[in-house]
Amino acid sequence: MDIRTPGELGAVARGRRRALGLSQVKVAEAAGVSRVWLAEFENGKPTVELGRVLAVLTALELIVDVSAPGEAVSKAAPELDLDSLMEEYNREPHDRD
Amino acid sequence: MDIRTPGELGAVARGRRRALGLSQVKVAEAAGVSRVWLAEFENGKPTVELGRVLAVLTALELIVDVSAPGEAVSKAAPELDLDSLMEEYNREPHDRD
DNA sequence: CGCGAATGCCAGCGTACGTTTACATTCTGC
DNA sequence: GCAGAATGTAAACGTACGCTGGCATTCGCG
Repeated sequence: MDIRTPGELGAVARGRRRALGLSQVKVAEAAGVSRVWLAEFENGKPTVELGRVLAVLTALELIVDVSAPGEAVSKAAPELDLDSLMEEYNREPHDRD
Repeated sequence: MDIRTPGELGAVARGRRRALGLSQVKVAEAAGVSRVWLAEFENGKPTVELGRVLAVLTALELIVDVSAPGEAVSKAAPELDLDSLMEEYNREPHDRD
């Protein structure tokens, strides 16, 4: 999912956490943030600090990808051409809208 | 490119800005942030606020994508073992700390 | 070279972020 | 319906984020 606002990112993090069956307390401890902060982040607070956000996303094993329009996503290896990448991509069960 | 640290994100933003031939002043004005802040962000300051970060990325027409690995694909080097975390979570009687 | 733009960096200041603690509310399972 | 966890909020407080202004340094081009 492409992210445009803090609210969207928080929603994705919350969905991922719930999908993993984890509580805010567990994730907060794992990511090194307070439970209050995590709740605010999940609720879309725009002023949360980037480092903590990435810490939480990493703890949730969420992959953040940034690219310009028309660029490949998640270029694992420079030698890998986009066609193979897309084949692999389409082969995976990408549920979770 | 997949992002794991504020430094990486700042580097991507800087590269994109350069690719677009824009100065820090122009991008800062477009995104509604100060030039000092933009410089710090590009240099990997971890405490920058998420909302401003997304504003800059949007101004640079950078697409942020967040997704979870489909299955238990190659877990590169997760900083947190979620399996054992969930085990511990389900096993523990959840005592108050 | 030399000039100007671009960027890095410092000081000072107002403001609010993040933390802990506490309580209220919602959501579970029994 | 109840007990308990899970989550939402709020107050109080230390800290530093982000802003403006200024100046130093580097970069780019004539």
